[in-house]
Amino acid sequence: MATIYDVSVLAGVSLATVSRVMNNNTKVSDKTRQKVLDAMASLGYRPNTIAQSLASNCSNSVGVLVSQLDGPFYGPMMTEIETTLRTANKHVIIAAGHAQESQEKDSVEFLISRGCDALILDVEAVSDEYLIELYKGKTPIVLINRYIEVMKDNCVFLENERGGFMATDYILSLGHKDIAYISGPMYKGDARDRLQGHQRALSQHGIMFDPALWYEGNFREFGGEEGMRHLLSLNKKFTAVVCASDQMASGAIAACMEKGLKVPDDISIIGYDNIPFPQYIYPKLTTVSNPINEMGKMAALWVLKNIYHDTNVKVDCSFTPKLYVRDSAK
Amino acid sequence: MATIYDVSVLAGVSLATVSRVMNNNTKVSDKTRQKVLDAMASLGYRPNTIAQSLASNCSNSVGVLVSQLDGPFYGPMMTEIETTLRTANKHVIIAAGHAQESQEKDSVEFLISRGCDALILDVEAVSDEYLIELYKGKTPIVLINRYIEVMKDNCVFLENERGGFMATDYILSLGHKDIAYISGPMYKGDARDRLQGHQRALSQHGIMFDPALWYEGNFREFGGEEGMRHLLSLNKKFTAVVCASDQMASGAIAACMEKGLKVPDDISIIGYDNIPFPQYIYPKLTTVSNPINEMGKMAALWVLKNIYHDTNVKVDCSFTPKLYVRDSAK
DNA sequence: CTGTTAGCGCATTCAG
DNA sequence: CTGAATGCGCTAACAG
Repeated sequence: MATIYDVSVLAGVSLATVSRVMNNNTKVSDKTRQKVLDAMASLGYRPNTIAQSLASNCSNSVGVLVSQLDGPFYGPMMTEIETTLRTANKHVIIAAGHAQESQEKDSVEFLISRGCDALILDVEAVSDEYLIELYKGKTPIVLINRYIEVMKDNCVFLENERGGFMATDYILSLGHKDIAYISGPMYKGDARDRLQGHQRALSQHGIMFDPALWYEGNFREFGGEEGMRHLLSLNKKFTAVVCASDQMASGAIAACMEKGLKVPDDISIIGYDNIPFPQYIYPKLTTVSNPINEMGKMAALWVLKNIYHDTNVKVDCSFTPKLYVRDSAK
Repeated sequence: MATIYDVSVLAGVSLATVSRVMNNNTKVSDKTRQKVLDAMASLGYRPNTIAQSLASNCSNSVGVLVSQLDGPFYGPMMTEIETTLRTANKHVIIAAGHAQESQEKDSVEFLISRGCDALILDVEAVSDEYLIELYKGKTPIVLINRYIEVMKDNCVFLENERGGFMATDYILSLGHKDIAYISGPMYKGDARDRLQGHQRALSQHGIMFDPALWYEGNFREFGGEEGMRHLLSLNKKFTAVVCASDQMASGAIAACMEKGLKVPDDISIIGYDNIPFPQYIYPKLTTVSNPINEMGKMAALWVLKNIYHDTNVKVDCSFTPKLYVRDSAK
């Protein structure tokens, strides 16, 4: 592999000059520039990014930590992050935290020691305090899907309470009065916020929230299935179920089918997230959007702007959910 | 950030000794080792991996190139790759090729210039010749989901023809005679292989393959929907549809629902891939497995064994599909 | 077993 | 505008 030195020899210039044309910061005369370019071309020269990083103290790589790489959720987000960062010639180094505190911390350490210029974090197990500490550290971080007041400029988030409200509000507008709720796990902020929105919608319509009709799920299909079975076993009346995720809604629908209940004829169901797949579930899922992909993109843009000083970029870090009316509620 | 030098001073030893305890290759006396360890701890020392890479000419990072990061397909694969490599303290750098030749090539260049010690590639747009050229190059590569004879030791693949055979064979065993087929795009090897397996099963049962009952899809939901609509518009008799992917099968089921056709009562459908989601689709999808996650893991193990010389690992690169009988065919 | 000495490939002063 | 010199933090001979 040719080095900058080989190029300089072939071009008959100094090392520094070659470096200059690569980074075209300083002025180089067109003539010498061309000589260097020619030399690089004829040698098939490609800069050694490792050496660049060491010398410049900038790795051009950003670490991305998510809970999981699979599932309908993080894929689209990763796609946007990768695409956005790559057009700016930055590398994406990934790590998965698997929603476990120790693994999330390990991963952060890992990414920092890797010399990432910044970290994009979508973490759930780790405490606010830990993140604030990190925030004060040397490696800049952006949070996706999490809002912490003292570092709000580094947060990209969805207005979950509002989305929770919208979902239930829509169900109420359909005339339902007895509404069950399958939430995410309460240790997660977004699950709490969505539930809160649900409750606000209820009370705004003068309806009391009935804790018996609330099942704490896990955001996954299976949680929805379990939740629905549980609710059905209660022998309490309800005509609609609001689910805090599409995956749980899918599971809930499956559980209904299993019991011979028709959706939406016998029971209405609404999801949350608007992930791609449930559009192909029967019936098509009515839901509220969680534009996770756009949030990923925004986080990447944030990094481009604040770390790599790309001035052509503007970032707006608060996202508003949107209602998607399809066939699973009536 | 403390450097190896700071540690050496505090521990009262030389640079080299510190380096030795880090990489514990050469013998170091327990006493000095402990001194160094203490010094590292009290300084909160963390090695600069960039510098390590430059000096050792080993980046400890492996590049992973897939078509897409989202979808039900690559997520599980990435998860396994990341998990496997990370336990060995290797970094995963990702890139997406989006099934386009130029982007796939760009990504490969990108990953190579990043100094990856090896590349794991799941590419589709690029030619065999290109890959063989790459194979001869300096950076080792492993192929997932692709078999090229001359570099077969670097391939991790599924026996797609066999899976195609299994799916159709099962449908035939159910008594179906008139069977439609929605394939993947013919420029993809796995699509061709699956179709070939389908045809072999047919002919083995003395049934002629009817090209009119074949629709060339795109492996995605929408392709399945389109395909089913097309087949239905033909006014030709068929009682079962074999789909070359679960996503297309999902789309096909949706199209049936739309026309008021019941699956499996009016029409049987079988998929391919055994992705997680369709288990929650109604009816649950009968399918043939494509253990993409295991293949990802195997590719990672291959790298560990062949590049990082981990001897505790054994790799077996050929995977056999398996039939999963559920509810969508009878 | 441990210390000394060169680089790895490049960016970046500082002169000229 | 260009060249020479220095160092990023670490590994890897080579001595001792």
